[in-house]
Amino acid sequence: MVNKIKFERENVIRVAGQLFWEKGFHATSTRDLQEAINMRPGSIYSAFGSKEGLYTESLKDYTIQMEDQIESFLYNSDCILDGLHAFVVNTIIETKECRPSAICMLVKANSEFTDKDSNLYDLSLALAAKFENYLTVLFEQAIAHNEISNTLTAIEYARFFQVHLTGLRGYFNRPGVEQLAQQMINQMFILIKNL
Amino acid sequence: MVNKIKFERENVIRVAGQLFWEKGFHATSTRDLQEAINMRPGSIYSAFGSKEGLYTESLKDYTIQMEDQIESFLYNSDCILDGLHAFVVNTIIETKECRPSAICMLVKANSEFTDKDSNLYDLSLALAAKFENYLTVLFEQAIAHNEISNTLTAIEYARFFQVHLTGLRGYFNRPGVEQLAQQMINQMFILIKNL
DNA sequence: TTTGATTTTGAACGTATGTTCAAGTTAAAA
DNA sequence: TTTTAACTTGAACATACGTTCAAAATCAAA
Repeated sequence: MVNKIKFERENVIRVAGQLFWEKGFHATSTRDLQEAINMRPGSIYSAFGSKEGLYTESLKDYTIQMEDQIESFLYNSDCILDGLHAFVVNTIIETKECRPSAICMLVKANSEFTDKDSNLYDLSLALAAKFENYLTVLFEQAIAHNEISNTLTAIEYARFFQVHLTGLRGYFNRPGVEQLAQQMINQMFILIKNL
Repeated sequence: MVNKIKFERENVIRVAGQLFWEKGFHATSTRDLQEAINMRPGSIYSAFGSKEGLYTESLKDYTIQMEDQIESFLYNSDCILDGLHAFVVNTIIETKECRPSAICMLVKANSEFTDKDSNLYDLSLALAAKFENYLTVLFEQAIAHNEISNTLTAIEYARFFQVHLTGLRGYFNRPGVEQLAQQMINQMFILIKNL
């Protein structure tokens, strides 16, 4: 190698992702990005090909981060549902001051793109499916450990979880309703355990 | 009056709203709008002041339409929960081929705007609060008619309804999962009746 | 038929956008 | 020290954007 790449690719993707997550793809300009990640157009385009390329990497990274976060909460919990509960509380309540948006970046993506923006639309669907698979495996384990009944299949639990979490994250994407969140999250997990 | 306005204001707002609902505010250009509503820039700007002005009217109109639609389902149902059930089925399943998006335009707005776009951000919050009040009145009636228990207050039912519906509309904003929708909607209303 | 306030038209404006590329810089290898 | 391939820079490009405005068209009233 003749000259080392100066920027740290992972970190750049993460910072860009924060901007994209907050403002959305269309409302984020390449000049916003240049400033946020401290790179000039030529470097960005040689590294990522396009604004869309950088967004793609950011959205993939977001999904991985979210799964990593769940893994970390599971590691520190006695059972799967407690881990998921801690994750949800963290996502909705504890990160309130330090996140770009309460709403999941995947959900924002799925909301922003139509099948006209086909690449990004397809990507958002594929990553959502991947995340649902990930959750399904967790609920398979929860059923196997008798944490929840087998009235529903694992994938049905996963869907219920996703629907409810997405709804809550959307609902709490506004100021001044903090104290409601805790009880609505508790209600969510009471429901899951009684489905 | 010296010269009548040629366009029909309500219809223009509705058509513009369909475009905004599908593509979002930032991804809809004024030239897209010109073509969709068949008006030239000067007319649009004299009638609505700006792209933001037209969007504002469209989002207000969307909220009214949604409430009108619920009213119509309530009128044709024997009780409030059956009316809401019919509304949800219609929203998620029956209008599949003829709507700009499965996702509520209010939710899309709340997802798209940050407090930097302050006017539209505030508007989306205000309309969401208005809609929650509307739902709360309905659930007050449902409690009074003993359709549901008074374990929760009316506003808590309204919140649960909104969270669940938003989650479902997001979940079914993709192709090929039609037959799941019916059973998840049924589950939603079973839960409401047993809260 | 003429008037005149109002609405419609569409060319044009200034700016912001995504992207390109020639020139400059870097540092490992020769 | 020189070479050289890789990386970075930032001015510049073409286009798309939201918006304006002078001119043309419209039609109820005089």
